Amino acid sequence: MSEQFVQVAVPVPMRQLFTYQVPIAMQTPAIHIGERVAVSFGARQVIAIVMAVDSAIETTTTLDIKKIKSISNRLNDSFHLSHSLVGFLTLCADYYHHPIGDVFQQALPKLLRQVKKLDIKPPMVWHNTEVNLEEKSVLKSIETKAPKQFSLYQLINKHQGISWAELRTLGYSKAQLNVLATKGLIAEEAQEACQFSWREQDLAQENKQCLSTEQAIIVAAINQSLAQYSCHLIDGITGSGKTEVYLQTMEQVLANDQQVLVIVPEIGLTPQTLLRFEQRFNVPICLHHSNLNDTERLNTWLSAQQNSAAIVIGTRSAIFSPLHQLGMIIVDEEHDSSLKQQDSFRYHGRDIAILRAKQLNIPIILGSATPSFETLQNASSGKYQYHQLRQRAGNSSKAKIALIDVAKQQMEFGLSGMLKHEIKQTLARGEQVLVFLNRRGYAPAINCQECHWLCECQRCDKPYTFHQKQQLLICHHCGSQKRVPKQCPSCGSVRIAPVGQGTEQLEQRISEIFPETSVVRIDRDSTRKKGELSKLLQEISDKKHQLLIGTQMLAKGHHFPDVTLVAVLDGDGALFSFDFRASEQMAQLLIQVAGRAGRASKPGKVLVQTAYPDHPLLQDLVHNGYQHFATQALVERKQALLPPFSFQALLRAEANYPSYPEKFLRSLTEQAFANCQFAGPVPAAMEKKAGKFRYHLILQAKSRRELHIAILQLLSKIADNEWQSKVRWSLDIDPIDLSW
DNA sequence: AGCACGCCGACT
DNA sequence: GTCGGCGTGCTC
Repeated sequence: MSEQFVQVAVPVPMRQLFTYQVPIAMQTPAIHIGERVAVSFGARQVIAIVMAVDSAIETTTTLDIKKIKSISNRLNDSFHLSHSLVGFLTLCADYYHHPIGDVFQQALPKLLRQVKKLDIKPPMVWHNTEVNLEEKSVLKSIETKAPKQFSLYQLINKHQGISWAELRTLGYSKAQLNVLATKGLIAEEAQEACQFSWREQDLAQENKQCLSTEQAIIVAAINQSLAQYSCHLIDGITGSGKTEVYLQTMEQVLANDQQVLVIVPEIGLTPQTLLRFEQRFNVPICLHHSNLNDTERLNTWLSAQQNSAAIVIGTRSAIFSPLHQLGMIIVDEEHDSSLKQQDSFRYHGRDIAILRAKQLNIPIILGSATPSFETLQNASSGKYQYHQLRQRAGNSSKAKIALIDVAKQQMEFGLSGMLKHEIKQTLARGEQVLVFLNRRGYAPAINCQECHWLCECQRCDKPYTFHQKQQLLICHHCGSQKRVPKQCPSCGSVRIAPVGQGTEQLEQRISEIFPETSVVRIDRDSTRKKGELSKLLQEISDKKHQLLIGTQMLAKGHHFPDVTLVAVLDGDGALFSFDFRASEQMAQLLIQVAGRAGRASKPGKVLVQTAYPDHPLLQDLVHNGYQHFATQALVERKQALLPPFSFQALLRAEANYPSYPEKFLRSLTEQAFANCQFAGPVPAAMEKKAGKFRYHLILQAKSRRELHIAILQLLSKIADNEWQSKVRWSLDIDPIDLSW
């Protein structure tokens, strides 16, 4: 035995590894890359990941040998990371120029980052019991008297070993489970950890849908390329049967005893989607989303690693699941901005899913009705295989989008006369109406009627939003709260009034206009309570409400078959934005909304209120559709050399002093970088936020490689910059929201 | 990111 | 005289 050293990734935002010595007693069994070790780092104990093992330390010559500590402990549990996962996370850290330790911290479940010892209990799952005669009659009575309980029983019966996390996502409660358990119909037991292996009967043939010609062609094309990396874009309008294509391609992968990873946007995992998967495959499915607790997350991780999960469905961070036999990745709604993390490690779930697929040499499918411009460009350049689904099942026509010119209309509380008329007619037919207003609260500002003083947040220099129910002023940028002033601090007048309209006010006004109608509001404020959103959605599908008011949150994922009229009150927000991506996002929103309205027998209609009905962007979208709009917009992007025809990185800096961020960024631009251009430094769209002053610097290059090299140069420059320690800075590769 | 160290203002 | 505010600097 001789001296042995390891290089480890430590959970701190530092772009380097740290060297520790391995005590002789800990050298057997051999220490491996990917192992978790406890080390003392500064004044505390942390969990680190072994990244390299050396028998000598000549690689770290500059390091004072006396400084090297020994590792405290090897965590000899089964949670070591595979070579493949370590490689992938390293790739991610390099791609995003993000501190490796922080990447690991985000990728690992919380319980695996804690020093305290894990006590691992096998996950509990539900199954049905043998029923005796008496219980059979109980079951009969449930069937008629408690249909929800009966459907729960049937589900468990069909899908033995289903977890509480799945049942909860499908809308069942603990109480319902307890009732069935007390009646002796079902029971909970520890899941036996066995490797998933495909059996013929795991496929529910009876639930398979007949493929249309276009669907069949896509399934065949993907099935042909299962053995190696290939990226497929399925550009399919809502209702065109993307999910069926996913399911039928998954079938082949599962039959090879390989696992499938499905990435969905934050609120994209609806009960209906999960149910489709459950009903098709009788295989273990694990969920990975924000509603899981720490233990459930660990269970998903372990099931993925031990190969006992066949399918993992989750939000962007599910891409870090240690799937051991991963055979295919699906990214649904690939255009959705919630796939990009907007703080600390700013990765894009879709982009690193592609990295992962390349690394593992497996196929990946991207699906969307409104593909992002990046993806469309990659498809048309031949990097991705492009598949189109143009037919809607059941021959239903898609929703029509029409514009309402607000300049020519009499307006009442933000509703034009024409829109009011349309709403009235739709309600009279017994159908539902959805009204979008992307502004929560009662009013976006309050001011003094006499001197026009505006009540602003001192920390952000932005108006406070008035929330009537709470009788509070809330800053939507930093969250600070304030009582409503009785008097104007500037002139002493008591005539202080709300300006503009938010969803809270709209709900009130619209109830006055349509007093006979049940109105429901869905935004972050009305759904704060846990389970409230699914409760309201259920009420909507039960037709308890006819008028739905909501923010963008309603546009994503949820289907409203009985909504036949969708109104967008303020369609102008994106038309004159300085952000070149705003029009892309607006187009996606409108098309997504249109897709959610109506169904085969009842086509929907989308009405967009605008002050600029002749705007070419709106005209193009309304008359020629998303595809044409995107093609045109891509031509413009190409001419302007904007992404996807160039590659960007955004360096953000903030500090408590107004001048520091700008000075820091400016000092970095003094010397030009080869093949890379700077824009800025410019003040952030919100220069002051939560008391901090913020500046941006944009780097742009013609190729990703050139950008990468420039960032490496930039980082080394930052390392010995005099302002570096006086500001807080962060890097965003492929930024999508330039305003933060 | 933590955490310690250090140097200035209001407390028993 | 001490408690604690957060600016600065370091972590193998």
